[in-house]
Amino acid sequence: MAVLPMGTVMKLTSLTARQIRYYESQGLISPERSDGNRRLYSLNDIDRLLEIRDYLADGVNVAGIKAIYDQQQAAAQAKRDAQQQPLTDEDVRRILQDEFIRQGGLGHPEPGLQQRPL
DNA sequence: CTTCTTACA
DNA sequence: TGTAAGCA
Repeated sequence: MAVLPMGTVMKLTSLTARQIRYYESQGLISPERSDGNRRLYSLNDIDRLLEIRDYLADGVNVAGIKAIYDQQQAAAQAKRDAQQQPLTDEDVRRILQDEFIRQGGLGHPEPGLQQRPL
């Protein structure tokens, strides 16, 4: 997935090699390495760099961008965990209660709609 | 010739 | 960040 060398990335992102390497040192990107220890960037790295460039232009510092990506990573991880975890009794209880209320069991008597007797 | 690391301004 | 030095 990674094939682009520094020179290409520089042109594609309008960033200097110095900046690109610095963002990497700050954990914003993780390009692969290949032959003589040369960085190989993927298309995802390019997208990320463009995003970083825009954030910077909007006044967000590197630390801030780092925080954003860390949070997104945490959120994605939490979602994965949730999807692999079977529904707990608590989840089932909440779902059934929400469904009960939605069908008009209690609360919101929508104007014009007749309540369905249970 | 291109990229890399390290170090100084 | 820019730039220079010395390698690979």
